Amino acid sequence: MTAKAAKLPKRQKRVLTFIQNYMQQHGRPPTVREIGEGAEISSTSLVSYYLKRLEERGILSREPGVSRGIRLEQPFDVTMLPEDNETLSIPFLGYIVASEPIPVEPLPGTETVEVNRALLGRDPEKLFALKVEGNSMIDALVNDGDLIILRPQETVNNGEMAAVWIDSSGGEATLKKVYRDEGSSNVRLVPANPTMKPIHVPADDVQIKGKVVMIIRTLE
Amino acid sequence: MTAKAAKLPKRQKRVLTFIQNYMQQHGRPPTVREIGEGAEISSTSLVSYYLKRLEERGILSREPGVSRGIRLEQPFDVTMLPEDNETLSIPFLGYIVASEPIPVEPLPGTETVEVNRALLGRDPEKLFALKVEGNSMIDALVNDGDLIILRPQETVNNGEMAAVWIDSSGGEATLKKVYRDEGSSNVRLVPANPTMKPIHVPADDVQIKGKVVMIIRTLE
DNA sequence: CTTGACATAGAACAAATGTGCGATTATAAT
DNA sequence: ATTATAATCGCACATTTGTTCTATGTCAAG
Repeated sequence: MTAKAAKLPKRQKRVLTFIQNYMQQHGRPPTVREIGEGAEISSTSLVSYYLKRLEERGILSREPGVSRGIRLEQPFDVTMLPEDNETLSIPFLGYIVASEPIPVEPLPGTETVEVNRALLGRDPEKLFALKVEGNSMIDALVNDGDLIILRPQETVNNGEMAAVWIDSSGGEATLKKVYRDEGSSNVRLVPANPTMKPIHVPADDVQIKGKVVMIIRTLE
Repeated sequence: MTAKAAKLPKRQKRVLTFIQNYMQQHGRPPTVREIGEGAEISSTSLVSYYLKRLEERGILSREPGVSRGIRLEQPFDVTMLPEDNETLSIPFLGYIVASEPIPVEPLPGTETVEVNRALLGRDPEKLFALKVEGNSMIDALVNDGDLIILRPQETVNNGEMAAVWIDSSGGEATLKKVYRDEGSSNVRLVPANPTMKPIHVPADDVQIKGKVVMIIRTLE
């Protein structure tokens, strides 16, 4: 909240709060009479008087003679978007292939993919997307062409799936559930497919590039 | 089952587009007269007529006798997204489990899931969604909890993945690539995992409930 | 104590806005 | 060809909404 609202008289503050709440709830500004009712101000001329004061402070602007002609200025604008249907542009960094390093840096002119925010967890703005090339991720129940969404993380909790680069043997990218067992210097990498066996790799040879948060497979 | 905006008459579409743009630009809904001016409709009663039609379709709602008493319903809320990133509400019909019939009919009060239109192919308004319960779809590279989007179809082209109900042995639901081999009365059902073997089933025992068009796996 | 600025309030009025009626035309069904 | 329904339109009217006028109260400065 900016300095503009600092030391706002009680009644003006009530008017402003009412307008903000009304905007959120109704998707439109209130009328002068609605403000009077909601902020307990007995006359329309007094509401007008307060709106004029708030306009002078730059908190809102008015269009004379227009119904509901009140507009909150930033940062008082209230977004009309229902939050759960917003999508997010996630940078698409390239392809994940078993034999090549996993891309983690965006380049100029990076493509993006749109994903519904409702399907994502916290810090969605840090996510990036990779597309799977080849059948090497089959043991993760991930197919050639699948889109995976990741959060850049160098560690994950036991049992979480990550994009992992294994240094030994010339380097290999894989998607697996990662476990650091107590008392062991190895990392256990477990395929998502419960019918397949885990592998054990020295912890020093393993680089976690990101945690997998979503997999999208389009078949058309 | 159709998406709400399918086959909207040209003038209603103009009205809707005008309202959306006006909301974005002004932060409030337009008046009936502003809609008339902006969408080139000559009378207020005709604008009212179109608003009534749009309300009947569930695209918007109105408050009688209130100035600017128009509210766009989801998924027609004003969005900053370019048009090809619009989302579509797809009816979520329930769960697909190996041992139970595949749901294909929507019930009253059906939930929906939002999916980006850009990720879908043709006729997106016919699609429905199911969630996978259990590990029985692992051979399709589909995990417990995955969301699958399907188009209701009773036949698919060779090699396309479908939700299939097999009548024999008391009934079984499965997700497999379907092949009708020439000169054979059997259907060949091929797992998506290329390391696993196909099964052959008499064609009469197989009911295709829908073609799989997308699989979404959320890991958080 | 006086004065001026600001705050408060009711009510009337003008303008904006939504609704409904009646009429005409277009389209689809029989 | 007839009939029913949908689409189109102008206009009058009712209601909502914003503005203005006038009056009164409060508070700070001189």
